[in-house]
Amino acid sequence: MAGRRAVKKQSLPEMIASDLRQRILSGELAEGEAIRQELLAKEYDVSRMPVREALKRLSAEGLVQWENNRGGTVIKHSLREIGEIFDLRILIEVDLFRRAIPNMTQADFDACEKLLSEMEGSYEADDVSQWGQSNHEYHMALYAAADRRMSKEFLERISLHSDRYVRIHLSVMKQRQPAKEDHRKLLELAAKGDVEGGAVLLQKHIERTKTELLEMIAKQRRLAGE
Amino acid sequence: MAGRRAVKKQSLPEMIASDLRQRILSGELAEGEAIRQELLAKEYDVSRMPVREALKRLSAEGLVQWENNRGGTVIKHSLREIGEIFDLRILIEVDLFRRAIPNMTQADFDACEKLLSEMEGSYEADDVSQWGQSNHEYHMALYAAADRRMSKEFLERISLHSDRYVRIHLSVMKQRQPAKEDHRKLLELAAKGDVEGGAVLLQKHIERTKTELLEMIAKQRRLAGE
DNA sequence: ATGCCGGATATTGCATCCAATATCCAGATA
DNA sequence: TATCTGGATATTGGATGCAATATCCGGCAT
Repeated sequence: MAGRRAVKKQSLPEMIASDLRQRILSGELAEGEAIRQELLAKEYDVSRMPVREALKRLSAEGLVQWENNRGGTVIKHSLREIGEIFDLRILIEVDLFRRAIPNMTQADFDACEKLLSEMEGSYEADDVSQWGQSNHEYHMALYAAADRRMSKEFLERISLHSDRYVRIHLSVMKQRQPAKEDHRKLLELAAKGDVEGGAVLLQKHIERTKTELLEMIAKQRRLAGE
Repeated sequence: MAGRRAVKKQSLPEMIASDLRQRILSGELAEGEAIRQELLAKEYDVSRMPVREALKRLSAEGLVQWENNRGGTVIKHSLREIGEIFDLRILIEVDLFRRAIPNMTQADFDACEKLLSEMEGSYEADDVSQWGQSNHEYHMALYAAADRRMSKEFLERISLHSDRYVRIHLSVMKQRQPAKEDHRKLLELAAKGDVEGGAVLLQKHIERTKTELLEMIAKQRRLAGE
């Protein structure tokens, strides 16, 4: 029986993968950058084996591109692919939201409300790194009541990629007034049990994020002369 | 420049992962079965390292469940989860089919037709292992024209799981007359450019497969006393 | 100058070995 | 009998070292 304070022990590859994931999402490891196993091994003060496993793991997640005998590089998506990622999010998130709304209890609303405040708090505090995290958690909280393990697992995978690009342009993304309003309205519609209204708004919300983000990335890449 | 006959060199972990994937899909490695690294290493005549990497890879794909210091077991999904897998397929496949139909050229129709014949051929030949493969390939061929790399990648991942359960009950699944007719009709609708009709039929087709398969798995598990 | 060759260097791939952890089982204890 | 304990065994985790492969770079021919 697992004690109440049992700490689930993580293996080295797990811990290293988590850390590298954050470093990629935060942009510390830039698009296209080559990843040297030996270097990371020294940074984490371990041998190359656990680093290798962590990298292979991230490669399976699609964050790292792997080439035999040449090692890994941080993945870079085309604008097309980034668009597709958002389209996949729409398909899955709207489905989850539809299923969640009829099941939501007060506890769910409270949890969403809490995250919403956090997010609104980070607007003022200008806490850039926190907002991205809160935004993702808020979206997932909206779907918690759907009770769909597999869908959420796949959504986590997909969101990993979209979040990465959102975070890069975070200072702009979080300013968007309509998006802020969407977030609150989504919760209101859910509270009213308005499945159709919620589905429509969520689709529009993600669609708008997609359009605005793609524009910014396109501009940035043009400036970088690509 | 890569020669026309260049064989892309695979690493040991890749080759082993492919082989193990087939062994799991074919049912040779059964649900819940523990996987011993040393044993596999001997079978493939390599050390445990490449086997380890292959298993971690399959674990990232969701075919193998990994527990620290205890190794891997072949994953077993609940009926709920299997249902979800089919629901995800519906979301993504219908979206892909909608996008593909307007783009399909004669070459696409020919490719689908070829796979359809293969599949129909395997009905008579009673080639069980071939049918599962052809069925999957046929579905993917229907969406080839959609030109959506990410979506197809995710679909491959999801289908991996549904195909596994379809294959277990293959001898029954491939007999189903309505499904056979669906396959041909899908192609006809696509040829007519009937996006709505195609989308509706595809959804029904997958939905029916889901229902029938879930019944069979439920019955089988009841018999196994679970 | 440009392109090609070959050796030096950097890096990854994998086998082997030892340490850490889990599992099994016989004997002790209540 | 049921449960606990500790040590023997099985199994995984990770460090090290060597082989295989890729990359870099200077000299040579054109």
